[in-house]
Amino acid sequence: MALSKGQSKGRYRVTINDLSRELGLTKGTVSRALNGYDDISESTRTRVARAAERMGYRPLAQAQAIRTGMARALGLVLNAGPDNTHKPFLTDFLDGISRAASEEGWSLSIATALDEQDEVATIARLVAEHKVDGFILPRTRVSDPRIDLLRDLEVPFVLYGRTGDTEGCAWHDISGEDAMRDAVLRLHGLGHQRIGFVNGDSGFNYAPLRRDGYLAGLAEAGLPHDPDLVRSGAITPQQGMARGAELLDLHTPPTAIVCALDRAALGVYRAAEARGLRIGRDLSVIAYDGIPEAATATPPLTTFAVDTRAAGARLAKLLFARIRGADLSHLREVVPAHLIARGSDGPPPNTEPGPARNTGPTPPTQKGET
Amino acid sequence: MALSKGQSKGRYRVTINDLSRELGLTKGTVSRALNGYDDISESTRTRVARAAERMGYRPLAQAQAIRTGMARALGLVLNAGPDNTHKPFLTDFLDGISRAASEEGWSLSIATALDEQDEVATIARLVAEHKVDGFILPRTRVSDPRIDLLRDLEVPFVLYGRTGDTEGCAWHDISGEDAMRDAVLRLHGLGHQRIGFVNGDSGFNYAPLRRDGYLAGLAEAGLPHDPDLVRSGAITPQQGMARGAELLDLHTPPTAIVCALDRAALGVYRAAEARGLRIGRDLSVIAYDGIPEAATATPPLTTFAVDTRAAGARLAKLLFARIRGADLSHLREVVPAHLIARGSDGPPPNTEPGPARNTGPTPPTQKGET
DNA sequence: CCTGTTGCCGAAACCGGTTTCGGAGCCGAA
DNA sequence: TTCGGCTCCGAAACCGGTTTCGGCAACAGG
Repeated sequence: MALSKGQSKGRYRVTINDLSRELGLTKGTVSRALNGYDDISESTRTRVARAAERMGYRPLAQAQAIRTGMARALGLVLNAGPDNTHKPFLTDFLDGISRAASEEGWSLSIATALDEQDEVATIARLVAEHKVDGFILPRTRVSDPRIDLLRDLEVPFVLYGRTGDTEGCAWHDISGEDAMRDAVLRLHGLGHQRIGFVNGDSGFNYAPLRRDGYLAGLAEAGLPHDPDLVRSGAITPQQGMARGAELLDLHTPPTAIVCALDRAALGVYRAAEARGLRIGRDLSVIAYDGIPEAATATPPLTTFAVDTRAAGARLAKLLFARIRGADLSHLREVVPAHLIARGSDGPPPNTEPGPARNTGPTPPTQKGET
Repeated sequence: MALSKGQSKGRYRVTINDLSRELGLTKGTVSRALNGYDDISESTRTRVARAAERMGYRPLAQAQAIRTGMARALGLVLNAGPDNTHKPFLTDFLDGISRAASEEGWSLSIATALDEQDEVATIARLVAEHKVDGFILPRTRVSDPRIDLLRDLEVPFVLYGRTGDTEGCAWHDISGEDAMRDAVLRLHGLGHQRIGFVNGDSGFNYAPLRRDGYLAGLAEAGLPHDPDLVRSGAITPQQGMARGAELLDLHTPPTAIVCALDRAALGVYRAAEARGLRIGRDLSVIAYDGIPEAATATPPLTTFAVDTRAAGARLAKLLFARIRGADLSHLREVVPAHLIARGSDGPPPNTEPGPARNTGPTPPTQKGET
């Protein structure tokens, strides 16, 4: 025969048959009692529930799956392409999801893909094999083939991020646009008049949103929009350094730069250092993400942090609701990032150190740092 | 009733009944033909296989599971405790595993735990629920309760790393001890006489091994072992900075420091900078891991890199073999890390730049950097 | 008192596979 | 020719659940 048994005898499982024997009921009755059918008397229901609890009965997910068609598993397809190697918060994200999942007795099944096409193929495979009942889609793009596929297959899914065509979509997202706007306003409040912006990968949905937030901040502050001050495509420190260099080498360079990503900001640090500029004094920087390196950079980076673990937990809960047919309007939420004020922003250099000064090591507004 | 259907009709699955109907055979026969039973004629076997291929038949894993007891899933329990938030290579690792798993039609089920006790409980739960057929255990400790549990439950598992009591254990590991020894020898070859060592968390199995490697290197180089030059417990840059500071503040400080972890080395960088020492000139540093930040540090860090993706793939394959009952002696392997020579090591400062000099940017011995 | 509901549970089919068992054919040997 | 053994497949039980269907008893209404 093909694969030998591997009959790790493990511990004895109590099955629904054990329960029914013990209770003197048929297993059909036990099943209905446990699943809340309304043709079971209240007394029987509690008797069954109590016995199940006492005997430690846990239904076998795959046995239920073959009849109900539900695997009781959440799916997550990670893009393991060359640029995504470094996902700072992946563990937290997974923890948020898996914890919420196991609270409901579900499991988390993950797969990886190397590119967009592979991602779609992997999702299709998981659906065809009935391995999962729904998907969490991270890193949404403005136009996202994964969404098209799942919409077409009528398989439940939730987005970590928003997307272009919102039909049939549930999501949880962090308001990057508000963060960018607040960053601009904060810098303007410190006295900055020329504020640059270094955006991330425009293929992802967050990029135009954050750009809009930056522009909204300019408008609200009454500052002009100078296209020269806006760069994009920086998702690594290297790219951030390049874009930062472009800005700093302008005829009239900005005195502050807002970055859509912490990693890009760390690159801007290097570009500034190479030009003899001290971050927080000669150049202010505010970014977004809250990666650990931001806290230990010199100076520590002021950034809008996102709670990735909480996002994972919320996404799992939204997906459960979606699978159970909840109304989409209740399954769309955008929460704010929270500012961690540190030492990378201050008044512009030409301001004499007098009145409206945001002093050196700004006290943290939110949670403390390491 | 409890949870409504969620009957995402998805695509129609071809079942074994479809196959048997099409072929005019009973489903039992089809099943045996597909699973390589020897009471099926060769002609029938190929006829069935061809039809299965043509019709795109994929057996439903959970249906097989309820009879065979095998879920066709690998389990991975991640420790999401506060110190493990930043796992640089997690995506690669997951990719290696999941790719190898899906090659065999298996899936990867992951769960998280917050501490050691939670880890054990989570594993026990997954076993009790028959969610997975075996485990990959990363970050092995010298004495590891996870191993005790799985050994007791007779559930297959493989270690990423080695452990104290090797009975019943299969593993794949990187030879950190060889790397540390080679680091010492390389530094000695450059002329260093006082070489410090900053180890990681001694609870993990790698720590004593790497320490042994460091000592072996000293012995092989004919250098004395000065206990003052050995520190441990540095797994973050902060801790690395502290341990590095201790070494640099010695009466006769080392001219080179070997670090068990790249992250600790980045802390040593800061300790050196704070004392006006230039890395690669005044102080040489060699570390281990190959995290991305090492390549972009100033100067780029010479380090022994490990291919985490390949490790994940190997571990999955070993686990398959283990589940199928392969002999343990074939399931224990240790592979070398590979040196990426960069700019953080050079001859000791008091050496006049003459003969045996390892010049500035050392040409990479192995793979190139970013 | 008879009848029609209703509440509640047993019986059995079902889901998609795997595995055991038995026997129908065909073969060669006695 | 008969018998034994082997090859190969059908039939049916089985895994652990879910779901449909039908019917018995208790109860209410007329």
